[in-house]
Amino acid sequence: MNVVTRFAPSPTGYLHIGGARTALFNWLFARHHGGQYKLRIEDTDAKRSTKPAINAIIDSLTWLGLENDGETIFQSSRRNLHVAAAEKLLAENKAYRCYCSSEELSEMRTKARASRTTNSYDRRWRDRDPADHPSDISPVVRIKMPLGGVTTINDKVQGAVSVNNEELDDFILLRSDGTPTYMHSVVVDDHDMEVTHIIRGDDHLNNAFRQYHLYQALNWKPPEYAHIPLIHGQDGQKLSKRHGALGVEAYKEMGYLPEAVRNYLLRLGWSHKDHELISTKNAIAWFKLSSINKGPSRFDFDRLDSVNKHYISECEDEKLVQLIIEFARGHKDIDEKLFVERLLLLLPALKKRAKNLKEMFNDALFLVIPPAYPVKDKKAANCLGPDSKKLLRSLSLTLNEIEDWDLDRTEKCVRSFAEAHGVKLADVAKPLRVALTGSLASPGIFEVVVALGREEVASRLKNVK
RNA sequence: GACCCCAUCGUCUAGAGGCCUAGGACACCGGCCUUUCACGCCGGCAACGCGGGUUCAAAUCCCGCUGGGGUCACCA
Repeated sequence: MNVVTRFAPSPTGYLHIGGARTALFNWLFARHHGGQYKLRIEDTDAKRSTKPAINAIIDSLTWLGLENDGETIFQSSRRNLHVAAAEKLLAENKAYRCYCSSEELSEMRTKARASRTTNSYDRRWRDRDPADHPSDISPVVRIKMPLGGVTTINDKVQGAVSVNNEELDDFILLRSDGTPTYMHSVVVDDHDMEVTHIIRGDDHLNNAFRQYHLYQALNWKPPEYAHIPLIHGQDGQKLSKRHGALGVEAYKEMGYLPEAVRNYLLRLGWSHKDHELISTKNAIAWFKLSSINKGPSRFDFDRLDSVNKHYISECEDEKLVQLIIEFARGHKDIDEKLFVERLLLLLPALKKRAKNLKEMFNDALFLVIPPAYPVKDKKAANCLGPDSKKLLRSLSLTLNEIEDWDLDRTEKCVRSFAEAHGVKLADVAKPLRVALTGSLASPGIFEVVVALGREEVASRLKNVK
């Protein structure tokens, strides 16, 4: 099967998580069929489209690893083609000029609501003689939709969906200033781009019927449609900033890995048996439109975290370190070289505990920023009583005698030290942890000791206050 | 309001009439491990929205209700 899909965001803001999933599904479907995945920026609305938004969207897509095939197409550059298509319909009497004022239209809308119908425009210019048009109004161009009958779309996700044609209004193709509307441009562009499958949010399901008839009028073959359910917030309401409707770049900043975001998004509304952690290779091999659920799903950060944890644990150390030190930018007091050096040593221990890169960064910060005294956390500060300090001073001397500074020897050294002093390991480990990290919660104490190095440990023990 | 869509544990989901005493994952709770927080391991709680059909048999098919969502722009 020859497959061409597209993702067509409008650049009025960042790429939100729902859009990212739509892009992912389009990308996956194209890859699965060895087809093409294209990107089209729907910047028809010059007033609301912005350059920064375009860049943000493309950056996010790149970060997610969803590279498009071929050139990115800008809808605005195709304006003359849209206009030409509308004029063709006008010439064929499949479209007409409508001279209604905005007052008339809003009046019709109010009336329609009151009379319990969907269709608000009453088609008053459809068959009226264009000769008696008012001179002070520049017309819009509207399509002539069928007046009776039923339209059925066999949606790949939703199944057969039918609507009475009387519900469909004569929508606008060209605005009064001559610019094409979205409803019109999409059809022309999708046709010219030879798009075979339109996969998009089901907020477009109703539009599909209108677009379908535009294809008919233009004598073009309509594409296959797949309307995927929307993503809701954790409370089941529409996604808002509070629960996940952030730009994709916000997820990057929170420390999520792109492969984790992709995996999480993939499993939101789509599944393959009981598989949860799915490699890109398998995702491509397994992706089917028929496996997409019909109902909306909720965004769940706990779930994202757990997926992210997995990909962090799988990530190569060198790569991880590079990603983590990005969070160090802006911290002037961090010696990056030293940080990387120590981070690499601590990474195995760090990997086990963090949900995201930012957390890893924060957990590792003590590597280059020694504890500040007095220690803020009360419980931690309490671990540095007179007895403990004495113990630490003594420990410092013992540690210094170690020949090879590695995990095994430092552990043995501390353990036998505790034994020799007749105290529990915890009685030594706790103060040591606070002295080295400034906190009661840290990676394993021996990992910490090794990562900091002999000199730094000695220095921090000396500086305990 | 009209039209369209949807409905399995708290959440994401498996389930295509008998394999369902409804499976997995996340979260949650308990235990083990333990130098802290974690990780890991073991165990637990927890769902077919309701009412009618169809059928020998229904989470699965049909109808109604209820609930949720979407769309009704010279936005996309």
